[in-house]
Formats: sequence, C-alpha cells, structure tokens
Amino acid sequence: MESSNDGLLDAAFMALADPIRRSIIARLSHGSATVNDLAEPFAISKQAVSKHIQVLEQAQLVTRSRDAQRRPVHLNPERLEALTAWIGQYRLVREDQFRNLDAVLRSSAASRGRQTKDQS
Amino acid sequence: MESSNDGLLDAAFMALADPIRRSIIARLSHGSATVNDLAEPFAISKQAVSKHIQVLEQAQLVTRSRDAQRRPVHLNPERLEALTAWIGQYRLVREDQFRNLDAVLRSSAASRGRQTKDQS
DNA sequence: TTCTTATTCAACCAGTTAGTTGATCAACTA
DNA sequence: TAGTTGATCAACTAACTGGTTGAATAAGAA
Repeated sequence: MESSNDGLLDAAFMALADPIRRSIIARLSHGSATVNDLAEPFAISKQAVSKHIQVLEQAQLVTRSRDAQRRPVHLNPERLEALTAWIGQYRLVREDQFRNLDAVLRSSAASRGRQTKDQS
Repeated sequence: MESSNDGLLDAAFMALADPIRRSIIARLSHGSATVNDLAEPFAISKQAVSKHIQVLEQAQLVTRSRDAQRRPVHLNPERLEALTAWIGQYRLVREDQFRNLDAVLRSSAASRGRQTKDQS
C-alpha cells in the first residue's frame, strides 16, 4: 500500500494547500464553472487563476470540458475520496492504539519513556 | 465556515504533500518515535528529517515531548480529522448533486451546456 | 571534567511556486 | 472580413522549499 500513486497524493495534497484552490473546490462543489467565473472573487489575474486550475487538474481533482470558447471546470470527487482513504488508514490504526493503550501504560517500557523502539 | 483556520488547513495539506512526511505520519501511526528512528529509513540527513518534523509540528499533525536528550514525536490525530472534515463538506454537497441530478438533466439549461452560472 | 548521543541552528544552494505583464490562440458575433 | 470574448502561453521576478554542511546546544555516561 502506498508508493504506486504517491505522485497523485503529492499533487492532491499540494493542490489543496492553498486557500484559493480550496475555495475553487468549494465553489465547484455546487456546480461547474468557467475560469472567468472562478477568477471573479479573487484579486489576482485570470492567468493566475488559470494556473491554479491547472494545478488542480494535474492533481486530477478537477476535469475540464469544452463549451465554445469556454473551458468549464468540473469537480472530480473521486480524488477527494482518495485523500480521505489515505487519512482513514491511520484513523483505523489509531483506534487500535487506543484499544491497546492501557496495556501500554502498564508496561515497564512506557514508564521509562522508552516508547521509541517498541516495534520494528 | 472556513477562513478562521485557513492557515492550519494550508499547513496541514502542505505538510502531507510530501512522501517523506506522509511516511513519517505512517510510521508514527503505530507508535511514537525519535528523530533518529524516523530518519533511519531515509537517504537524507537527520537535519533534513528534523526540518520535516518541524513542518509537521507547525501543522499540528504531530506533537513532541522530552525524554532526556530525545524529543519523541507523537501523532496528533485530531488534525487528520480536521482534514477529513474539510473534505467531507464537499462529499455531502456532492451527494446533494446526485440527488438532484435527474432534475438537472431535464432542465433546458443543462442541455445547452450553460451549467455555468446556474447559482450565485 | 571529558566524551558521546540526540537534536537543532545557521548559512547557503538549487529548484519550484505564485504572481506579474504582454502576446497569442480559439471560437463566437457583427 | 474585422472585432470581441475566453483562455492560455511565454518570459520574468520574488519568495519559498528541500536539501546540504558545519557549528552549537542539551543531557547522559565514564
């Protein structure tokens, strides 16, 4: 698990690490929109917004189509699911940790603060 | 919703947009570890790993404590939850979209490809 | 005290990102 | 045809990121 689609995870997390791009995602979540529409709320140039959209597109968080001169942008929810799936892995493990917590607390290793090499 | 903790979202997504840092999270998900432990699997210097950990710490994805010379790193699952919560917002909206999909398909606006300004 | 281990700080370099402006392309409209 | 709109390309700059090495700090161990 991991490593095959590392690049896509990189790209998706990176893409969302920007408030403008997250705002674009939010806007798209209730309907597709053109670059012009998406650029309108921001105080930056349309070229800059176009670049942001390219970043989202490379991360496959959005797709694009053609409508005359327009290039409507659409949300691709599958990639968002991939992120929750990645995070979800560690939520499950964490629950295991809680399940074992009292056992750990009783062990001498924990009391000596050597919880460093207790596995692998 | 949004904008108050924008900075934390920025930092968290950015922090996870790196395979080394994601790998550190994965490692921490089954137990705390020191910088030395965390650095071991990687072909980069310990200083570099230390910087990665600082990035994770600033994003509050991990916390640190003190054990003699060691500074053990611990996973902070709450921040991971915050990310799934953010993404989850748009999953919900998307389900609304699906719920309304047939209605949209019947409307004239959708057939003309003008799904651009159909709200706000 | 001196030595060793664990970690960080500081300065630096190479590559990348986010923004700019100006020109260009693509497709509709008069 | 010429003009307009929507979007991208190209070149550039400023700021940041990820890595390096070498020195410094903190805490045990001899």
